[in-house]
Amino acid sequence: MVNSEYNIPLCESTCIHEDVVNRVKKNLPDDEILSEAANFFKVFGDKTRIKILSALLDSEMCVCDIACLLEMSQSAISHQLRVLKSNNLVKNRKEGKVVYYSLEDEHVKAILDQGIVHIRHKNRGE
Amino acid sequence: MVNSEYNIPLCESTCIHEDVVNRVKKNLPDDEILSEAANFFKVFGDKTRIKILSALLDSEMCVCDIACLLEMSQSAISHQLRVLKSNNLVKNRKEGKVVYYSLEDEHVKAILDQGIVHIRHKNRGE
DNA sequence: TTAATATATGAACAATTATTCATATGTTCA
DNA sequence: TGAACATATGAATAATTGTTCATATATTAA
Repeated sequence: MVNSEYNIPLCESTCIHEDVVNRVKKNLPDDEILSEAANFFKVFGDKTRIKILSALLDSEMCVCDIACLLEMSQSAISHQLRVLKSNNLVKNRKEGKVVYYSLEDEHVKAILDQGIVHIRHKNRGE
Repeated sequence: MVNSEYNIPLCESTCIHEDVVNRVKKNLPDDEILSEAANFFKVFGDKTRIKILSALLDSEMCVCDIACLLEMSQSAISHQLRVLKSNNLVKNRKEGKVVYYSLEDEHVKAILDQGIVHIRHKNRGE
């Protein structure tokens, strides 16, 4: 097991296929990109947020209407909208006291749909 | 605020636009589906798992090689592979002591790609 | 200006999840 | 059979994340 010090990670466990590990390592996207991708998916990985996004797929809504729809507190919804907004999944516009949220773009819809398609596909297979 | 007891949720906060809430409520996919979708995305919402999936995009790998590649413990990887497998994102085959993991299907690749595209798109916009 | 209302937010708490540690299982080879 | 090795797994711990609670900000209307 020749681990030349600079390009191969030292690892607790033995690498069985050093060649494979090296090749894959070379092709793997930047750590930074993969982290961002994980964080991006994480935003979709919450029931409350998925529900909010699904609702906004239908029409823009204000905070208290979303709270009403999901039977959750205004505060909880507001916190989650913040997460969605800071990840560029929703945008908002203010009209007096009322803040209306809507989906940022069609891309969000595409991803949501893909998730739902996968579920349906999986459920059919069982 | 006329909340007829049976088709409108009682909610802490006032609904400003009852009509919108009702319409959206009608169109919203089943709670069950949305939960499953959230759980599905949750699986992608972890750096370690995203890295494993990205690696497997390149070629099938055994557990210890993945551990080596990610510089993580064999146990941590094994636990995460279990999560991926129980969500039908990877499959495995056994060859003697060694267990090789690979992506379950092309669908996984499509979703991963979509995440990366979104990141790139977002980063370009900033 | 004051009261009422819609939303936002910090901090505490509750819940969930990832990793570690110790060890079990199953396979190969001597 | 026993030693070595690859992987799996239960339980404990560490880390992260969602919700609540109290309260702040901002707007409207009286």
